[in-house]
Amino acid sequence: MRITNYFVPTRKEVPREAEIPSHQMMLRAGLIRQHVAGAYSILPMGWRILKNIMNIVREEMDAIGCHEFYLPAISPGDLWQKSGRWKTFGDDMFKFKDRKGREMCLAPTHEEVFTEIAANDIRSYRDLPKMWYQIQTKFRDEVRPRSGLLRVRQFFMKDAYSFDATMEGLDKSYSLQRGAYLRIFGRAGLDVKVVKASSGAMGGRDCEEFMLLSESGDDEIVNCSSCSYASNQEVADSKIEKVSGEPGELTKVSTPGMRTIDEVSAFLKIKSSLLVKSLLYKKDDGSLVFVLVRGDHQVDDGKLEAVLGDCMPADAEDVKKLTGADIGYISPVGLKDVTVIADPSLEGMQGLVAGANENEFHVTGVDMARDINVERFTPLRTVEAGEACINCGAPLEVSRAIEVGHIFKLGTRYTEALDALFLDENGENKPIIMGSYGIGVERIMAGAIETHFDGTVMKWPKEIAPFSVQIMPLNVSSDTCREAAEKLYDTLKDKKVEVLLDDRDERAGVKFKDADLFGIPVVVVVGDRSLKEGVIEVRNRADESTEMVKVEDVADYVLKLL
RNA sequence: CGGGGUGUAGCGCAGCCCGGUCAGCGCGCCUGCUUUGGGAGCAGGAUGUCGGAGGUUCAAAUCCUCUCACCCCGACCA
Repeated sequence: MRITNYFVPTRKEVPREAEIPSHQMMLRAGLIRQHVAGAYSILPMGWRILKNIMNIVREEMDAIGCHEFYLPAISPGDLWQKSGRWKTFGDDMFKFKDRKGREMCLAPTHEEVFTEIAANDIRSYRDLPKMWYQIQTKFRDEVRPRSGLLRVRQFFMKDAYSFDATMEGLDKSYSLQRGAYLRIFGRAGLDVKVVKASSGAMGGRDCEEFMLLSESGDDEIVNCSSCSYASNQEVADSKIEKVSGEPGELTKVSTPGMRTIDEVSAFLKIKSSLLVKSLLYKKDDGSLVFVLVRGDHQVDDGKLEAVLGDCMPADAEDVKKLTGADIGYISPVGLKDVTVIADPSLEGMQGLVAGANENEFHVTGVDMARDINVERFTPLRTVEAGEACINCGAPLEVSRAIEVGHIFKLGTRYTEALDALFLDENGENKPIIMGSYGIGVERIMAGAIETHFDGTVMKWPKEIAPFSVQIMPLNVSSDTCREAAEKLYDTLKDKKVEVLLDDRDERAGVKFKDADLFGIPVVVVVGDRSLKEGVIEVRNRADESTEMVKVEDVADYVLKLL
């Protein structure tokens, strides 16, 4: 490819809207352009990268016997009504009516559609197992698109689905997919961690996420510094030393103006870990739930949602109506008919301090078992770095990460809803057991940049690099320089090497700077200075090593590097 | 949706507080000459409804009201 004939609009300056490295780099290197929030054009060089990623995905899917489909992006509303997701996806789905007034949507994922195919054409256990996938555009009207290609409203997803007759079959399909995922991310140059996660809107039981550690990610993962424990914060747990106070009677104490944990603990001169943090949440159905964690802990929204479903902090009015007091003085102590869930760190504790449900007062001597009727103890607190691993006790690490893949053991949630049944060996009708497996294609590209770009220089992993070799004649006005470059270009092209020739009439500096952005693994610098010595400079991007190679040997030398 | 920020030439920005030679700078772009190993030099040139709509005023990029878009922080997810 000749740059003069190509379209790679590079920028010297960082566009105002881009904050994270991958977003800045993609705009500067001319890989993408934005149109509205969360929708980007992929320019030719960016498209080459994405296609490379898709090719890896296809090879690895095909290799495990997973077969490629292509499903429509538009989908009828009633299909989603049947699965219940018309409501649960809600405004995250782009919905519209066709000319006849029928409810339609742009599919945000394809469980329903693939399941419908299975429902219609899979009859017998003899038809199972099956694994199907597609690489297709997904549409999600994200509340807040952001971070370049990391969170967008239209993106490529590789979504795969497995259909099995038995749970053992599902386990097998799942582990085939899991293995393929690890190979895909490895080939794309991403060092991912596999973590336990919450299945959220997808439903089903077990699921794991493939996480790329990066400050630009908006997930938080917890992993053990010693054993293999790794989990998304939203389902993470840790071993915590229990703290109990002196057992005693419930005693009302005056705490004028002391609303926060810090204020109360300072005023009463007790450790904040002996306070009960009582928060009132309102669920989607309007019911109120007390959520309790230790005073020195934070409630984790992800965990809360995994337990309660969609919920919000109750407003001041609800709080007052239920407890008779204002926020800062409430707790479930002495209240009847309230639902309470609590973090395990509070289980069995005594001598605690909680709100008295009367303004300006707290109670001391609280005994969890005696004074509070807890419906369920379940991890609700945010795990902090340094806490002890739940498995081995070693210190935990907490890091930001980008979710690049997510795999689910769905079970029969969709197949039951959509009547995807099969006849087993005994002639019995049973729902097919399903798994679903997603990869964000653009996120692999963005993720690769996040890990292989230092703000100036990009180093694409070989398998996804837009080109294998870049040839850089430093001065195209010089016949010797231009001709040497052209000759090498033709030779490499004949050998089917993907090569980019920077044949622009630009100064060397401009070309070097752009080459740093392009990040092509091998850069051949052709200049009169070295040609005089009969050599050409070959740079290996991976380690920034350079070699002066005799003109007649350059082509072979480059081929060996690939 | 709540909180914060930004909209002025293709890109990056100054000007706004304190209305009036404020339509400006750098880069890029076009023409010519020179230059050619890390974002060249000289000379000349083109480009703006100052995000939009109302209003205040003799006068608005500048003050007021409304609105739109984009970005960042939170709830959602590949």
